[in-house]
Amino acid sequence: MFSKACEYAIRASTYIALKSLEGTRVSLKEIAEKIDSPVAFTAKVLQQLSKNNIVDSVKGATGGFQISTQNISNIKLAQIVYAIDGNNVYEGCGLGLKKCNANEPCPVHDKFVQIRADLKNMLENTSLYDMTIGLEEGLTSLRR
Amino acid sequence: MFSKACEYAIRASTYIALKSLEGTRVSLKEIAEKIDSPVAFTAKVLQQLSKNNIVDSVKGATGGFQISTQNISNIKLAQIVYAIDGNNVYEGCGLGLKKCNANEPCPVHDKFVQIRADLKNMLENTSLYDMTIGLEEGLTSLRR
DNA sequence: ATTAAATAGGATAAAATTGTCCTATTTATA
DNA sequence: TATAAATAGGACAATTTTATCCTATTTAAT
Repeated sequence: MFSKACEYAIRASTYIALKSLEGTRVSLKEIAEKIDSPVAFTAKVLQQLSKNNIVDSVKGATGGFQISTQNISNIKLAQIVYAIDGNNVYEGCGLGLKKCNANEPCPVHDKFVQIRADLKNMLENTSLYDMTIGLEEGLTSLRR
Repeated sequence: MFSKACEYAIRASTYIALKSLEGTRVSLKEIAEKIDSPVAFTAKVLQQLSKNNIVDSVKGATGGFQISTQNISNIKLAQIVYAIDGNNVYEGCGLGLKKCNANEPCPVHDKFVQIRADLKNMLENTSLYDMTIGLEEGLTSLRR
């Protein structure tokens, strides 16, 4: 459904949000460990997220990544997915047609529209804060 | 959502079904033209579909691909997707975790379960015959 | 000032997916 | 029987995605 890069992006952002709520900034190394992702590749993903103002990066010793409390509540998964994978998940035709819309639909257009709408709705209504609920108590996990 | 191979598989199967309903067998060349796909790559996909008994292939002059009337009604999109892309679409974790289930879920497990169930349900309830409805009259399209 | 720890980013490599090419085989038909 | 048209399938090539490596830059702390 999402690219690997996007999966890492969501998991990394969620972990950064979790630690930011505790008031601590986290390093790339720690993030990659905690979400079980390749370090250097995760660095690229975090660069993208930083450029898209989804995470804040601080350079230098004691630097790392963080997200403001306000943004933890405001940033939705949809923004992260869009920043990494673009709008293909939302708009692309299920059968790969370039031109597929209500006027000239593929045979499953209407059915895909519904499913994509549900997905979009979910992504637009799930904040990073929502993602962190349950993580502390170990009810949910970002690795394995 | 699906691989290119799977998109071609669904479009090709649908076109073959359409022509089989008219009582004619179709060649690889014609299929690729009508669904606007790369010929040689489509050949590989059709080989897979043939091995999985989704389409029947006939070798030699006047040969080609066809689907029995019975199978046009019975074969669902789910079988095609499974034959080409495996069960990842149905079972894979939305965030890419290898182990993600009700016991040890990722933060969006429940939400993804719902969306995937809807997708699965749609794929399991859409037959190739369903796919052909509207194609003849030009209400739907398999190319562009 | 030096050092060490951190992100930024360019270059490159590996892997997976997508796509092409060529030959073998099959089979209807002239 | 020879030919032409079709699928089967192996080998290879191109592209995209994923991943790694190395150097530059920034910055806190000694």
